[in-house]
Amino acid sequence: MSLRHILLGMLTEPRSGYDLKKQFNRSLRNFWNAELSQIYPQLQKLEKEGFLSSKLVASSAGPPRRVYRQTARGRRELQSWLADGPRVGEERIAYLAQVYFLGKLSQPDKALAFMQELRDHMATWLESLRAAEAEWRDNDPRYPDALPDEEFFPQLTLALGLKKVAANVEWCDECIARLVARRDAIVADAGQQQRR
Amino acid sequence: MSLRHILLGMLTEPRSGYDLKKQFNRSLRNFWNAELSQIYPQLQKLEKEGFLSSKLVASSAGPPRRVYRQTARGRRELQSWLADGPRVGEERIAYLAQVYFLGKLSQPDKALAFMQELRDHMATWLESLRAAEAEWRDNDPRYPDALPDEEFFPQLTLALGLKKVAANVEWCDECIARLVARRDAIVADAGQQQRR
DNA sequence: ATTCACTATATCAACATTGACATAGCATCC
DNA sequence: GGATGCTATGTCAATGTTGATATAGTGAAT
Repeated sequence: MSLRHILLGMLTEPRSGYDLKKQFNRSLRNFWNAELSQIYPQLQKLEKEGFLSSKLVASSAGPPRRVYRQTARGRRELQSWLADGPRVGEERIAYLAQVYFLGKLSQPDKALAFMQELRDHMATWLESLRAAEAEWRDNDPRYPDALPDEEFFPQLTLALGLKKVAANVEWCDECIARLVARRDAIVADAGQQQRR
Repeated sequence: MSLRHILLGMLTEPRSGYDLKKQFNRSLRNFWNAELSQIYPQLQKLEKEGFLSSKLVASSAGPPRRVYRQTARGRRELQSWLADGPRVGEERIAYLAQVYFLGKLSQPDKALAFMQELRDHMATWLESLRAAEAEWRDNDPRYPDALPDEEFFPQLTLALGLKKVAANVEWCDECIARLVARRDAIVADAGQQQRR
């Protein structure tokens, strides 16, 4: 499990659970998501284990914020996660599992509709990544290669996101074209059958 | 949750838990993995819920096989999972989470080593995908567009796998180059500092 | 004989995750 | 005054997942 290490990584700067959720939505979303109902208990657990410390801070709006930060032990734990090397082969992409089984649909047209819906999602996602990049570029002259480490490495993940999501859109288009060609081939075939 | 639906999808043909694990290792691995310790209990549960039926079949080697297959109810459940539309935004890519935090490493050279190790993984993976595709192409003249549905849709996921993993290798190379340039810039900077 | 590799099933405790629910302050608009 | 929306924290039961462990048969090599 990676969530504990992700939280540890985010908490080199002090943040509340709510702050962390916002960061998931903003930038980590592209490769990981976590709900508040996961974040709060996990933070409590990490504190009990001595990887985090917390204090209550009055909030300008709403109840007081519990702000966490990494302890020395937490820092060591994070280092060892990174030193273990890349965790490859644990990917989970639910929509690809769905595509894999699209041939089992009773109504074949639904497969085409599915791929079109997927294409829309991907195109929207790509747009939002491009907008995020443009905004970052416009607001920081150091973008991308003179950024400090804490922003340089997140930028690398954004760069891959752009590549991958663009590849997804391309692929969806190809799939749709191939599906249409197959459908037309079946229709033509049926026509031939009739003419006999 | 997707595992139950993935198993349901695989069980339009009768298979044992062990068979299913082999199929995960062979082709689903690229977007989902499951251990035997997940598969066996999940199959039992799906049977209890009426989505699967099973029977014992003598095995040529080892203990008797418990072979499962979809019931009519299981087929309907699979349809409704696919009809719900693509599940986007649930991706999990642990190695990207690691890259995101690579700037927190105490020894910056380790980030470069990490990216090089990641590149090696991705290059190996790409090779294995290319080999899988070549073998498929050589052994089935219908490859890729005349394949029957049960193989055509898995082929689509293979096609995306090839694109994505290739994009990953490219990206790793770019990251490595950018990291080397940063390191050199820091060294040059330190030299300037000294000369003053 | 025994070790290894593979087939094959299964359980268990610990841990992680989901989705629904509960609470509450502050600000703004109608 | 009431509705809406945002900040903010949390619990809970149900479910899913991991990693270790146990069992057992076959076949081939050492």
